[in-house]
Amino acid sequence: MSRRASCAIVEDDDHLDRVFGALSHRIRRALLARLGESPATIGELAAPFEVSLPAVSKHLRILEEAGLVKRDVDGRVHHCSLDTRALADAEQWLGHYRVFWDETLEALAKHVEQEP
Amino acid sequence: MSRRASCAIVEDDDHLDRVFGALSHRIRRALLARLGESPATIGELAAPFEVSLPAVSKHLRILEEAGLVKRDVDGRVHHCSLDTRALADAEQWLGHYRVFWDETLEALAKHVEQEP
DNA sequence: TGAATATTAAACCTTTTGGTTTTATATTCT
DNA sequence: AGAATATAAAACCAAAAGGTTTAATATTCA
Repeated sequence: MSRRASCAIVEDDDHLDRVFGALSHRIRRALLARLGESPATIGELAAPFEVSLPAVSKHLRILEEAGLVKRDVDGRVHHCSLDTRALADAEQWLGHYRVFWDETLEALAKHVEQEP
Repeated sequence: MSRRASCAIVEDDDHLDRVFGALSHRIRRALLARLGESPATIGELAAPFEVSLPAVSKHLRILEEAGLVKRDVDGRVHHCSLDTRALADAEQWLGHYRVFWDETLEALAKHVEQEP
């Protein structure tokens, strides 16, 4: 079995450190956005950016180690695709706080309701 | 008006860099979790951690600059509380990807359904 | 006024991050 | 076999992160 429990209930500080850390760089978020469209190779992913290909390669490694990207090596070409499970982990962590902004919105709605 | 548009529709790379960066450290996530219970002072927030108070003070500054924490200075005491708007921004960004894991779950459900 | 308190600021150190360029390693094509 | 291609690895560098300890700044209390 993998390092993590099958369902993302366990709190894994290291994992969340990596996931949020991976999301904290705009190039890596842009890479995820690109992979949201379709899988792509490292070269294809690197092309639109102004940084060097090795730089993009490193970003992809970070995304991979955070569990956000899967890599499928086919000969000399590496095909990357989005792995949403880690994204779901981050979303779940944030979800614990959703009650707060829901409350805020409810309070706001209530306040508006009571306006004459 | 503030630096950001009133509704968190605008994509603000700097802001998301800061928010996800702030969330990428376990101590800062723990501070947010603590503030989810109730507002608290810097000293109260620092007490449970093994790092020094100045270290916690710096973490709180980072959370504040990411818009995740509000600070209310009252004499020599700084009262901190959760500001969920930035959390909602992060959640919204992740939300763009929710379709992916929803699709994954649907595909899985469909697959299970078709099992004999 | 003077001591205690809450917090920040400053100076410093080590490790990590994010980039570069150059080199190496496979793999594919001719 | 040999050239071209896709990617990683290595070596290097500057800046940022994260921590420490010691000082400074307000504020409160006796």
